[in-house]
Amino acid sequence: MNPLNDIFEGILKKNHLSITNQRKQIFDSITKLSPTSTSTLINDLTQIDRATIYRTIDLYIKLKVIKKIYIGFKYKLELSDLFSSHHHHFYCIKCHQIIDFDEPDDLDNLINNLSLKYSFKSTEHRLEINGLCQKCKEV
Amino acid sequence: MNPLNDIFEGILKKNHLSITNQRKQIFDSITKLSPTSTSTLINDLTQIDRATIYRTIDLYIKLKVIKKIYIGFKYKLELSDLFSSHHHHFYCIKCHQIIDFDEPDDLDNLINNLSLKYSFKSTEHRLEINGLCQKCKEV
DNA sequence: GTCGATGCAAAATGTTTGCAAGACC
DNA sequence: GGTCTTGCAAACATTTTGCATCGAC
Repeated sequence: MNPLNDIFEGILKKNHLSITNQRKQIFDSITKLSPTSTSTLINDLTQIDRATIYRTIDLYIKLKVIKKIYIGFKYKLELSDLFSSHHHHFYCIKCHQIIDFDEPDDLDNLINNLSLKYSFKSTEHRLEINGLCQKCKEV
Repeated sequence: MNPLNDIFEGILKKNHLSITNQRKQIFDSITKLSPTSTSTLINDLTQIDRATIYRTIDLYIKLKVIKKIYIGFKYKLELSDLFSSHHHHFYCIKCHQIIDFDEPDDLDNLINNLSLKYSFKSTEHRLEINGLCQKCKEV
């Protein structure tokens, strides 16, 4: 019924991994709270042992169900591009709000040019912008 | 004699902070190893207490002597733009090499366009690219 | 029933704090 | 000499591990 859940369970099945209650609950929490942190998950899912939460997060990162992003001065966890469109983050240094923005059209060109200039092959990139959001910049 | 040291000591003086041996050694280590990690500093500077290293790193970040960057899956510490030109990082996922690249000319425009579109004011940004370096992509 | 996943407990690692002693200006 | 800085020790937080038990398939 839920398309995100279908993708998620499909990934587990494809890798011959069990669909357990704990794994479902952790996935659901990340979906609801994304982006969130490990400690938030530990605090919210008190019925699940922390060791399980750490192990599951590692697993999800390996399976590319989620990814780590760097916002402000902390890591957060969010669903991978398999579940939502490729985007980046603006972080308001005053109110700590996070605004997602779509991949800019010209970023691809920019990275291609860099790849040529520096002879590397890009497989992944992150653009993180900090500053003041609309409300905070007016004050 | 050393221009980086002059800038560094100038910042401490301007803020009425002592220029201690520990602070000099920690600054020197970061300069040599940049980008480096807290644990590397703790292991290298065995004569300095870890508490001092943590406190000094916090201080340097507040003073904008250094900044935290996010490479691969870890934080690293490197000298701020006061000591070297504004740049970003390419990280080779195979050999773990880090290649610095200068701020691309068109990135500024790209961020200005985003600022208009999303009504935020950017004060800082990071572009991190992962992939394969010249050598590793050939294999 | 089998094998992988979880919980528990403990250890390892990383970070912060209070306070007395020491170093800088 | 006064004040800021450091070291030490302990506390606190975060993450990892081994192993016995439990649950998914």
